[in-house]
Amino acid sequence: MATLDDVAKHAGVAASTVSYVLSGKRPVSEETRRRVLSSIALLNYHPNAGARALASARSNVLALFVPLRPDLYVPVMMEIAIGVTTAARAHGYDVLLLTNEEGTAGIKRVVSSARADAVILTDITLHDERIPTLRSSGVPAALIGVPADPTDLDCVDLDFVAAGRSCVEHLAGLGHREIAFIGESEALYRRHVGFAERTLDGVRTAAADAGVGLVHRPCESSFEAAAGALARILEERPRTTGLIIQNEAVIPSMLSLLRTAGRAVPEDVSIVALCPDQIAEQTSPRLTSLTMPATELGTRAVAALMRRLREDGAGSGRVELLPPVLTARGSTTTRESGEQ
Amino acid sequence: MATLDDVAKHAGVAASTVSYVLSGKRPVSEETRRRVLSSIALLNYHPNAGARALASARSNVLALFVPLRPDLYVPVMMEIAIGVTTAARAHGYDVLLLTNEEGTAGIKRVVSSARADAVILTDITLHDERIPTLRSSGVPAALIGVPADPTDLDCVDLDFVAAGRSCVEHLAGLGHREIAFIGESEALYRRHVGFAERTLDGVRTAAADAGVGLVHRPCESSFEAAAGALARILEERPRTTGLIIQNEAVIPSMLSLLRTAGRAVPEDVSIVALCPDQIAEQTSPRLTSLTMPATELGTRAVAALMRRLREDGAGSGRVELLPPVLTARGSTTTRESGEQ
DNA sequence: TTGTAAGCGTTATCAG
DNA sequence: CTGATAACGCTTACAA
Repeated sequence: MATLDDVAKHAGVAASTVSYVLSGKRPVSEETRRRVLSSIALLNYHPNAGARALASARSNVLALFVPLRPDLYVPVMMEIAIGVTTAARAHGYDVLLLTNEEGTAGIKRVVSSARADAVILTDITLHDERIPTLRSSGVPAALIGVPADPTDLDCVDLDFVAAGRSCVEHLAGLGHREIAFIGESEALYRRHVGFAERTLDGVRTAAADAGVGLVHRPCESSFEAAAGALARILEERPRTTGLIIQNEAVIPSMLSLLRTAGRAVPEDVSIVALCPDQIAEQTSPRLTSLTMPATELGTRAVAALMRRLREDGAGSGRVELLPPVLTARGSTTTRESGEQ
Repeated sequence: MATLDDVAKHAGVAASTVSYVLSGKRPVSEETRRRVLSSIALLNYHPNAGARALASARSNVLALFVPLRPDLYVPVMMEIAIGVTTAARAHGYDVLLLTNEEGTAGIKRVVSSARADAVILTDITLHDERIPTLRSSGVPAALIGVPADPTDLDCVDLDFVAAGRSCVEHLAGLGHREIAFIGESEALYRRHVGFAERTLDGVRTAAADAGVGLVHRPCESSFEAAAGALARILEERPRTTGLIIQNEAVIPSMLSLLRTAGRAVPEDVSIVALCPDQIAEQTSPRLTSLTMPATELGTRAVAALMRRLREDGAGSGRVELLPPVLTARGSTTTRESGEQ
């Protein structure tokens, strides 16, 4: 491996000069610049990341923490991870993948060993235990999700309150008077995972505002859970004609159950799902859905960090809530059409 | 941030001594060892990763390359990524997440900048363009997947030939005489992605051996593709009673289509899927499946790299094919029972 | 068993 | 516009 010095010698300049043509932090004559560049190419020189990190106190690495359990929001997480990676590369950063299991200790580890310059956290709960660490250590951080008190933190998320509201309004607008909300698993509500609670809030207030009946059923990812949830809904609330599904894992189960129960979609029951577009388009009928903008969340999180790093930790923290986008597809229709 | 020197001063020893109690590379008296350790704890010292990498020429980082397209084997990729991360941590390594899009250049970049000590590649094609780079650069590498010529390379994968065979044998053993194989999308075969071709091989030879009829239908991840594939099968091969599904994304669609077509599972048609167990258990009926051991693949890939790194690049390359495990669940039954 | 000191490859300050 | 030259924080012979 060629080193900076090798390049300098080859080009007949000082090492520092090579460094400067690379960083552009001070003007270099076009002449020498060209010479250096060609030496670099010739020797196939690549700056050593460790040395760079040591000398500059910057690793150019972002740490991304994802939930360990591989059954939680899988497609969304994957999309976020890829979005983050792609965006980070565009800024010259690499991404370190870590699991939430390491928790607070993990954050401390990567930060105090200077392995990463900043962190991105996911699966945020309202009173996330990692936040005190974030605050006290002053690490540049971006949360994908919003805690109860986001003061001074950079957060990005879908506006889940508005999203929940939007789902209800869409159904209410189509004339549905009884709506069921198939939420996430109970565990998420117990953990007070922010997005789950916020969606529920939005759904509830919108239902109240619109004067439509509402029942909320948490639902795990198994077929049985889906079956149980649906059965209770059909039994206790037989007039339900609108369904909002948040746990994307049960979408196929729900569709299948409804068919078995003899309820046609959308004729008998309309469905709106909260999920990535791609998933909404893989079913039949295609689902009217509230887009889960996972890639965008990743990109924005990275952008927030770049801002922070540029401002050298200053800046006051800001919460970016992406407005929900509902796309009507084949799974919703007016209640009237269903009754004929 | 406390440095090694701070700790040394505080403990009243030489810097090297601190380093040695940390690395264990030379004996240290219990007495001083304790003193050092307590100083470390007291000062909350964490070794600087960059400095360490520079001095030791080891970054303690593994680079994991995953496909960019977020719709390709999502659950499997996610599970592999988490498996790799968890296993790597257990060995004191961190994981850098990179996309295949960077391709060969990406490998060169992380390796020649010494950002990572070794790489893990996924989505391997038979004549993968990245392999020459691997060979010439001599980077420790582990492939999740097997190319046509794996000489000198460390590869781990499910034994897809045996897996394909196993699926057919299971169905044939239950008396099915006409089998359809719903494969991956055409694009994968065109790219000669190893596992797709190998599965097909296994399925074909086993069908020939068992003397059962077989038709292979590549299938993309959309509902339409699934519908098209199934329609052709039912039309051209009406006596088909056994289905093998490899593209896990169409599993829900297939189940739904079969129901619509009035074919009961498993009474009229038996299904065996190649997918993670978790997915096989989320449907109704639960699917007889050939386990996709994604976590295990990640773990083994890391183990292979640890071996390589220990042997300092020596070692001759070895291909580890995990034997397929078929779990009978509710989606397969004897053909006879179906005919009554 | 422990200390000393020479790097590792960059960056950045200070001169010129 | 360019050259020297200290750091940066750690590892690892080499001595003692």
